[in-house]
Amino acid sequence: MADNEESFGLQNSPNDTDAKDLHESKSEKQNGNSGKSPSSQTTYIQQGMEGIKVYLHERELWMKFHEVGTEMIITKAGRRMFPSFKVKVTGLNPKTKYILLMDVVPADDHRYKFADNKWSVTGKAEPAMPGRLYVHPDSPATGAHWMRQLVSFQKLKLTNNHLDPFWTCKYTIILNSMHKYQPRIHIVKADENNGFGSKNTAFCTHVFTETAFIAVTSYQNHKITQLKIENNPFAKGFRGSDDMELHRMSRMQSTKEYPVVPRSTVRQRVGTSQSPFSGDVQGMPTPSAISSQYSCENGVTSTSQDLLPQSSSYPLPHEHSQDYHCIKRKDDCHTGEHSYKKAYMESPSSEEDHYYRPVSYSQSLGLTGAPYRTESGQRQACMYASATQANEPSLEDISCNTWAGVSPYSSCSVTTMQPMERLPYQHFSAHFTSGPLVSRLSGVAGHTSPQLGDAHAMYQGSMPHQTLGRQCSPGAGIQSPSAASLQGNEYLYTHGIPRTLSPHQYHTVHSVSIMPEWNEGS
DNA sequence: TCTTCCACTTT
DNA sequence: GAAAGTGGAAG
Repeated sequence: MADNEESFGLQNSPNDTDAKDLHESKSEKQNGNSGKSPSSQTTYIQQGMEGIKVYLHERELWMKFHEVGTEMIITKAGRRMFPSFKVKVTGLNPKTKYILLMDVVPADDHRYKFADNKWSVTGKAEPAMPGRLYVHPDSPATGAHWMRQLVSFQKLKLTNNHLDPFWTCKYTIILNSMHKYQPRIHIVKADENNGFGSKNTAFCTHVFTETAFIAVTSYQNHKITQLKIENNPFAKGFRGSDDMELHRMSRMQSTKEYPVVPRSTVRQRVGTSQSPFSGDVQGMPTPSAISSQYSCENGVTSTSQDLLPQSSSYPLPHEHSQDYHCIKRKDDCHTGEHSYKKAYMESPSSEEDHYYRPVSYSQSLGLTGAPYRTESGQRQACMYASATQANEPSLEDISCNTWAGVSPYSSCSVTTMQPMERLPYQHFSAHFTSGPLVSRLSGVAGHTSPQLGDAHAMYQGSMPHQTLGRQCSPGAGIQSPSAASLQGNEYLYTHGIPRTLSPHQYHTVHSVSIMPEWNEGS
């Protein structure tokens, strides 16, 4: 695990010490937790989630980026992730309906800087934006549907626009530049019998540590730029074939005065620089072939916790994929009505190539835990997990609390969540965290299947002060904030500004409880 | 650091 | 042909 963190290039960072400490603490905690892990305490009810495995598509490509220190551009308008997040899911009940969601949570509570060709910690992370869930447009859909082809989240966009009053962006997740994040995939049973939104809602979370990235407004590491150009079809124009360069140069020279430097030249120069993350070494750990599963516990001891260092270390697991299992939450959540609109349908899964490698190892990550620990992380975590922690368990908890890390293939186990204690953060919870999820999910579930596209929306968790949930696309999603407001708990504000979302844009959110555990203490 | 515009590409 | 996704460069 440490490796992972290291891999991220923190190596020489001033905070290394902290990071190490964190790791250690994490390990300790984990150990400790393992003993008492809630999970163990938790009753795990297998509801058919345990056999679910998720394989990251193009994992090798992800690993290339991970070894260097993956960076994802965030823009005001929203930028897609590359490599795109696609997974192959197996082990689902062909006839049961599931909702697939993706979210991006803080990997730790640090702010990074790229200097001397490497990433280092430069301070404490800014408050995380409320988490937003990206519900796959096909949701809810049968297990047969999800397993038929790759499930693609490529339309998801990353933005640094916290305001976006118009919620113009569809499928966007709000992130802070120079912060590290960890994408996660959640599979929620939407079966009627599962009582979506009910305490028994079963879900599992899968984390592929190799997909962790640092959000940036412009690439910092030239190696990453090179990898993007070499692998992203839309960046072909920047590839350096001689012909292309000549053509470009001629164009530029004819049209512009400034000197043109062949891309190849630039690239070479860049390439020589060392990767900040230097991966290997510190940074990105190679996945070990171990896979571990964690079962969720009550919200409190979520797997993540167990896995994660509590302190601030990076939550991210280093291992490739981890699974968290969750369980059922108790929910208190309410569901609200959610209207999920489908902004549009994406091609859901669809990747032509179904190549997926199972991750061979998975470590437990603290991913979940870690991220949440920080405030921001917690907040986000809250989205999902909160409920669990809170006294009232909520579905949402799902997320966090309950997950356990699993192997790459992650499998899920279902457990029942127990109520957790509320944390200070909790306020968030109210907003979305889990609530949104749940509620949204419920909404989705409710909709039912027929419409696959409908479901997809984004949920957000809200922060105490900020809001987050927005839905970008006009029809798309769901917003949690709104939900919160709907609930009456709180109104979400973004930057102090109350959001008034159009009803249809928002979905109700349920109050969520936040997971305590993420917090430091946990 | 971030935003905007540009030329280029894929869809 | 239009729309949208790319990284680079300038500001």
